[in-house]
Amino acid sequence: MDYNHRSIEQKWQKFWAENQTFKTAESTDKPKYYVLDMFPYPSGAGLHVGHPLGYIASDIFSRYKRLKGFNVLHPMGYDSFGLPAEQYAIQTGQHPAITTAVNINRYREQLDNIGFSYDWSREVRTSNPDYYRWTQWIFMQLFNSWYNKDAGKAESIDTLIDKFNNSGSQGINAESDEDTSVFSAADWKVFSEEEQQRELLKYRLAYLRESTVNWCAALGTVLANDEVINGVSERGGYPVEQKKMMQWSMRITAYADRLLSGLDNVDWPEPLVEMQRNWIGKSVGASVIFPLSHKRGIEVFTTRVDTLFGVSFVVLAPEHELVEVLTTDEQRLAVESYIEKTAKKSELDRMADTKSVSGVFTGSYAKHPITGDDVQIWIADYVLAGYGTGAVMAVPSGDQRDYVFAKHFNLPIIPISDSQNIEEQADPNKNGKYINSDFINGMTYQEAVPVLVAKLEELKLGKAKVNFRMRDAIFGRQRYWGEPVPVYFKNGMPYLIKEEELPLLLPEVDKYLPTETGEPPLGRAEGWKYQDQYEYELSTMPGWAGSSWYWFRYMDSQNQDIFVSKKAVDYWKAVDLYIGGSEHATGHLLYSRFWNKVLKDLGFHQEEEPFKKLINQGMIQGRSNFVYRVLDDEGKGTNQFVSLGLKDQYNSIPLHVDVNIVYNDVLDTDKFKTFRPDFADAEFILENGKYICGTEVEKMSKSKFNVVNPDDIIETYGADTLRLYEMFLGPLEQAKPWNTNGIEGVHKFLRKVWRLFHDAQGNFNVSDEKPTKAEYKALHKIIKKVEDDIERFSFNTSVSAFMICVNELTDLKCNKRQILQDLIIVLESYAPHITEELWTLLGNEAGTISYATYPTFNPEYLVESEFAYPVSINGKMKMNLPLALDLDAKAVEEIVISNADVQRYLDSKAVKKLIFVKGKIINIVV
RNA sequence: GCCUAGGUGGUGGAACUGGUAGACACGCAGGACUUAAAAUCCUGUUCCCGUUAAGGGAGUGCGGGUUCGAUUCCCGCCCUAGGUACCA
Repeated sequence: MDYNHRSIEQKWQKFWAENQTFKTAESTDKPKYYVLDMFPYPSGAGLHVGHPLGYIASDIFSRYKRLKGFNVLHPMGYDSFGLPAEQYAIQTGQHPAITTAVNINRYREQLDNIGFSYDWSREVRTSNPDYYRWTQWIFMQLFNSWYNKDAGKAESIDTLIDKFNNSGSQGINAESDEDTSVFSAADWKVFSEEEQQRELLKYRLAYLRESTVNWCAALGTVLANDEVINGVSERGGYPVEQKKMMQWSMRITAYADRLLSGLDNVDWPEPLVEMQRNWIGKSVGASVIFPLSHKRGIEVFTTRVDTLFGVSFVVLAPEHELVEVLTTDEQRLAVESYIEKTAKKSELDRMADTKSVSGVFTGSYAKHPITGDDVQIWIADYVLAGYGTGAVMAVPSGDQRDYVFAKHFNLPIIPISDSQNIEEQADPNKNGKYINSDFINGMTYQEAVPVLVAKLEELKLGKAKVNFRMRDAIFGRQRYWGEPVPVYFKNGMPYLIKEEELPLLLPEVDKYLPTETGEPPLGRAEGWKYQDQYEYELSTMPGWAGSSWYWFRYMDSQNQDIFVSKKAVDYWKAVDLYIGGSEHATGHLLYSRFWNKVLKDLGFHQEEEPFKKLINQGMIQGRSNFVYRVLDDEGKGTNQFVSLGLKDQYNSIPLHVDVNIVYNDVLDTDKFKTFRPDFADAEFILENGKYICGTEVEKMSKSKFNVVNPDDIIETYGADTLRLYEMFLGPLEQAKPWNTNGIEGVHKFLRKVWRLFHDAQGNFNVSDEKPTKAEYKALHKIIKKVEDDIERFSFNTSVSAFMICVNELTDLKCNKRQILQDLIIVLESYAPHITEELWTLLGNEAGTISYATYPTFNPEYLVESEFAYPVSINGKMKMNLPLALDLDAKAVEEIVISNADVQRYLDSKAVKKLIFVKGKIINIVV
């Protein structure tokens, strides 16, 4: 019988499902290993061949770990709340839950076709009430917590209330809003309920506050910073404006330091770690106050407090709160027109236009904090309201932007270091000794900073300060298809509903659009009131809510009492290996770490970081094919198409052609005629009898006719071939175009594996004879190679090694059971269907190969390894025979192997000759 | 501008701590089997010189350096991809 992938794959997929082969239980006699994929949003388009890349890699790793004796948790689910289903609902009126269910079924079908070893009994769907009740429950924990800086962790809000009751606001060291009140314990006790709640809200980790948000009118919702790219929405590319609104936010800034330091303890790709570091944006510096004659001074943040004596002016952002009071009557007209002008500039323009210098003098002066000299106060839009204090001290000699500004407006440029060269541009170097700098003259950078900070602290005009770029995360979305926030309002203050009232179900609405009065879609739900009288929160949670804790739910997905039991989380702890795309670097991966830390602080688990090791699979791009339509004299398309190599001899235009009717860039001309009606009578100008298509790498999309559906590949070549080929395509982490050319080679390999077990007539034929040395050598090479490759996630090289191994065994005509059985165990993780089939043909019990024992590598079978221990030559040099050895070239001529042991060893192996390459022994011929 | 990764045949890519560069696969060329095709198998395939051959030379983006020896390490430059940006 020939290798028939269709029947084999269907048979085993059915078997695995019926027998729950991959159902995972907690086990005490095996070590645990948790392999997680980033779960997909089930879109209507289904999977293309790019999507499963990471899933295949994680499945290989999971299966390998099982063979290595680990109890592996490898689950899958769906991130099923989201915008596309809602927009589809707006257009068609169909409930998003229905669309979502249809899409999920389609995804499941496609995933099953690939033969993954997921434990589907643990599946989660974020839009399922059984799931989102716990998302809501976690929101409650955040609402009921505050960050105690003294303890360095989040605590229950009750501990804060106790402190207020005992000693008022005194001695509270918390992450909070900036406008917290100062009060005594007695004050607190006489506060009204509403006043108390208002105050507590300023401390909660999930809080409601008026804040400037990214408002996207086209989507009718606010967006988080990471959902806004270059001033337009990430989804849809609609314009985004800044707007003040009451909004739910998450106090992620409380965790800025821990989010930063935690990055040192995870095994993540360096670019991703860098992205998170940049996003958090820690700057160590000082805050300095420039006093004003009779008001509170201007506070600025600087990372170069040492340049304080080089300050020649102060610049405020146009939105700065002091602009109004600082503008003198003479300057008022100029200032107002400048502010108006910058307000008109969109975020995009402001970013694009970084060349031109603009600004305006307020007419007012501040005092230099140390010298007391007058310092001009300017307004300019190069200072951002949203970063630091929205004001900067300008040091033209040390900062290029300040330099350009000073030159443009003819402001003084004061050199402050004897090593500065400021003829052409600012010079920020820290190497010299200070000049023009009062009491730090002659000091170095290291000496000056502490002296200055101490002086500023003494004057109460500054202190060392750490500033973060990261802002709190906006949490509310004015959308329908998301988790309802489990909150109702009484006297304008938010209160949680009771835990036993969870889940707060998403109410039915007649339409999925905002209401006429501009309320979110939930405002349409009729009679939707808490206890029939209190207004519920009408916004829903953002897309990232459900995905910020889902790895916990897989550990204990059926638990009705808690989001994850102590027992389950103590066993599974954290994700050992997480595979997914790098597009989640500053969204999902940051929020997940944040929630993980909060839940740890509140005592629900022990792990500071949720994802120990992380791999970004590279994106698979599309590879488009083109035909070239010949144009007539008037430039109109004819029915003639010219092959790639001859196109320069004609006037032609390229047209996308469906990649599924092109093989190795040769067009199937018959299929082309049915591709589009107007191609029915197409004529071809061929080269060497073939029509060759052009190619280009582009994003995979329907409009470019370059989408390849995994189902089609599986139908033609099988899931095992698809799995091997996706790995064979190149390094996992590298972006690469999909190209079906070459898949034949991988398929051919599987047929060769099949033939090792069968004779020329196709009958199963395996021998129980003892294998030869050469056969053992071929086997043990692959045992070692695959083990090494998988441990370092180099799956592509394993596939090549398998091919070499099978070619060797074929040449040796090896059909020995002892060899072949171990071979298919090694191959199981890559090609589970064919190996399962061969495993049972060998007489083993069905379903057990996945839990077989990975064969032990024995170096004795590798000739090389017989030499693989260090020896010395001439009594001093170490070498690993027969590999290279380190020795002085001049000595090579007179090489004597003086070490008697080595000489004896070489003699005993009947060494015929030592191969020298340019003075080095690089190999030994036995 | 800054950060990160990378640059190897016609193509995808190997070469794990410096040690015979181009494994493996695709493609291409030639051949075997076949009435023919498919399938399968064999041979060749970095480039240049050399009639085949023997043989020689060059070669891992470019220019230098360290080394007996560099795709690998160091310095300078060019290019590509991803990220980020008046962040004070």
